[in-house]
Amino acid sequence: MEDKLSQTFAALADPTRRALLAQLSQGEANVSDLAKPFLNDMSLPAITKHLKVLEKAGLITKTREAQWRPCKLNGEAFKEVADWMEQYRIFWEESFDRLEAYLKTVTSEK
Amino acid sequence: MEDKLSQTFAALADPTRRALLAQLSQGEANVSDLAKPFLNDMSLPAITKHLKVLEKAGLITKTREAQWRPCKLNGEAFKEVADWMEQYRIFWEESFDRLEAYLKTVTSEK
DNA sequence: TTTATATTTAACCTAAAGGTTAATTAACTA
DNA sequence: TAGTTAATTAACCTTTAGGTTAAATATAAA
Repeated sequence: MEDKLSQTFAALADPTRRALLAQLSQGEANVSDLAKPFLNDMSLPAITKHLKVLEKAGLITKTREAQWRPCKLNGEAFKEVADWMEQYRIFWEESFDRLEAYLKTVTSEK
Repeated sequence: MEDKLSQTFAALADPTRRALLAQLSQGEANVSDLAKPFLNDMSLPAITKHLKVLEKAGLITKTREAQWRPCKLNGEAFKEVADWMEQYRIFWEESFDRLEAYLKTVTSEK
C-alpha cells in the first residue's frame, strides 16, 4: 500500500485526469458529462477508471443521484499538496526572482 | 512520450524521491550522501534511478566534480507545479475555512 | 600502473498503470 | 415488464515503474 501524498501526486500525473479536474473546477458534473470531451480518444470505462483514481486520492467526491454519479472537487487533498509544496516556495521564488532580474536587464537594453 | 507536468507529478509520487528532495532542500549533496539514509532499504543503483527520474523531471540538477555528482534543487520545476496548483487555491482555502469554522465551534463548546 | 572510491549501466524480474471490448448492474420510463 | 440510459465490472493486453545483482566506467591516489 501507498502513502496518501504519493497517491495524490500519482493521480495528478496524468493529463486526462488533470483535464477532468479542470472541468470539475467549473462545477459539479456527472460521469458522462465529464467523459464527453474524451470519447474520441478513449472509452467510457477508461474514464471510470480515471475517476476512481481521483476519488481514491481524495481529489474528488462522487455521490449518487438516480442513475447519475455527480462528481465534485474535494479541497482537502489539494490542500495537502499545497502544504507539502510550501517548504519549497523559497526555491521557486528565488528562481522566479532570477528570471525577473534577467527580464529587467533585457528590456532596459535599448 | 509524456508531457512535462505529468513527468514532474510522477516524480513527486514516490516517498523516497520526496525524501531526497527534502535532503536537497538543506543544500547540495552528492549521490552517496543522498543515498546513505536509504541503504538499509534499497541499493545504490535504486537511488541512481530515483535521482535520474528527478533530474528528467527538472526537479534537480546534477553536475560533475571529480568522481562526485553534486545535486541541487531546481526551482523552476517546483514553480510549474505551484502555478498549476494556483487555479485550485480557492477550493482548498474554502475547505480550510470550513475546518477553521468547525474548530471554532468545538473549542467554544465548554 | 594498480588500487580505491563514486557512480552508472546492463540484464533481469514482478507488479501496477492505462488502455481495450464485452458483459453486468442500477435506475428511470413507456 | 420491456426497453433505455448511466455507469461499472470483468477479463484481458502491453508498457512502464521500481527494485535486484553483477559488471562497467570515471577519477583520484599510492
